[in-house]
Amino acid sequence: MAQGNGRSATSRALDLLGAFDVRHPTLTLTELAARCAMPLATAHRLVAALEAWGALERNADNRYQIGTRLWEIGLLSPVPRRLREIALPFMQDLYEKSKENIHFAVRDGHDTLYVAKLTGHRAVPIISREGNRLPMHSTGVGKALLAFSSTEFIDTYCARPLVRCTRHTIVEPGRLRRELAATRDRGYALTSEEMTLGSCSVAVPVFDARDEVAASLGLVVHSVRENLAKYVPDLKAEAAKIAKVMVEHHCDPYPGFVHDLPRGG
Amino acid sequence: MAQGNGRSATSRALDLLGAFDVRHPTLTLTELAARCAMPLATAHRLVAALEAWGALERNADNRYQIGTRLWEIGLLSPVPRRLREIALPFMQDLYEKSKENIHFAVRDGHDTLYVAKLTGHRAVPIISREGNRLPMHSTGVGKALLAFSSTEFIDTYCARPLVRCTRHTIVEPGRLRRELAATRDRGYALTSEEMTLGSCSVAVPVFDARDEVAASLGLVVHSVRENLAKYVPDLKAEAAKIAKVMVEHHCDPYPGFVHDLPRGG
DNA sequence: GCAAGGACTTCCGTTTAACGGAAGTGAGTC
DNA sequence: GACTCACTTCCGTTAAACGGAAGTCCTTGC
Repeated sequence: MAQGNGRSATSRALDLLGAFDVRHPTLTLTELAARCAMPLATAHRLVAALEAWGALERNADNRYQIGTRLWEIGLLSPVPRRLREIALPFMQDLYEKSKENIHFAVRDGHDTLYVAKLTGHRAVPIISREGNRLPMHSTGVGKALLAFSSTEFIDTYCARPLVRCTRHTIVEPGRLRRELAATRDRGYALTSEEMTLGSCSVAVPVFDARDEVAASLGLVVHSVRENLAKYVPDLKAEAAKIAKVMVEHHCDPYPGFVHDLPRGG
Repeated sequence: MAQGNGRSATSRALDLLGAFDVRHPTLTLTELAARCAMPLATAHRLVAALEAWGALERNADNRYQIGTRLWEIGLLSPVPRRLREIALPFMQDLYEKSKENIHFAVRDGHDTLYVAKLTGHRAVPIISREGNRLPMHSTGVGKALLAFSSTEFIDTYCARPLVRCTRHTIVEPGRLRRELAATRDRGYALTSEEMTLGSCSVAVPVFDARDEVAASLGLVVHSVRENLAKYVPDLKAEAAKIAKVMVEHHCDPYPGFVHDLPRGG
């Protein structure tokens, strides 16, 4: 028939890829069809095409997963690639000094998008992953991005429901605004078990040529550790170096990257 | 009409994604259509669908590039993700000792596929990138993978034309075989300006539970540096630790990952 | 300023390949 | 041996993909 309910074959195939996320890294055919609200036969046919090309793979227990070929293609995406190329060496320097988890993140929509992460054996195991999204109000890098964003953006963000991650997450808009003001005043963001119990973080903004926040650089430690402020000078120094290289390479507000939301500063 | 020349809409859309590679990270619509041998109007329609979903983005000069969303989805691919999770902390330890470029690679088809890379400011700039492919006979990690593969695989590999990367690349099958035998004897692979002039490397294999080579771990330095053998004990120690964790996590021959080629050992 | 060239975009009649309900297969359970 | 559940295949219908051609909008050259 080709009476596909308004959606093109291509967009349906892409929806199947979009059905995968951190919580669902593998899916059965039935789950895929259900998540995309399409008939099993349709999902079956499209999935076969995706598998033939290498976008999906089938593992030992017949579950589908994102294919290695898609990983390879995804790494060609210029935005994360350039940002990573620039940030990673400086993050490496930071890691050597601190031996803690180092994060580099940008804002995408209303989320913190983790672009790069360094970790070692001495660092606390944490949930962040490269390519992952976490809320802006419960993470160090997120708060650093949010606090230095435009007032309009902060207004929009605070007007939306604030997800509670732990009992320490700030979910009251007023308290969040005060927290963001304090962050701006001191020049760096702090969190204390707001994303995960047992973890604290400190982060600084990375500014572009127009002095708008383009990214943020942060570090996560186990909560019982000593004061986080001691990391701020190093974080600021590396953030400044990253900003300098980003400006030199014209990586500023990277057009088309931060979608459908007002930026401005 | 829907008289698409034998290919489904889905596979054509995927072919458009496949048109991008390291040499062509951005393409115009016309280039895309040409590379995929499809009419401009068709490419236009499919590209619009890919862009709407976020698989492609359009940059300032109207060129298409792989979208950030595809990068995010690609990172969900279990094989590279698990391997990276396991290998990176050990690579970090290796980096701290050597301050050189650290690579972790697997074989995919007849290529060396770079799964993880660590680099810093003190390391030599090199062409390898995560998600990239390079030949097996001209790279340290590639030779380590090749030397410890099955004899059938080595036969197949040597029978194919050996690409010359520099004037030092071994392109004679007989010489490559002797080089691989020497690699097996000494237990680690060496290269000397065989991939890039000015760079040398040393690498060791990482074995799985069945004692077949599953991956390799290597390090690249500037060619004027002192002897590479001094890095071997550390490389072997970390490779053994990675192998141990891989076996514990059942990451051995990872079904469906290394495609269409005989493995065995 | 205007024509030519090139790259992208839109239009639209034709037709075939995508659609999905239904029936078939096959592994696992009781 | 009947039941369930997940996946696979079949096949008639038809709407959605196809792509040639015409249109738009740049940029370049004279």
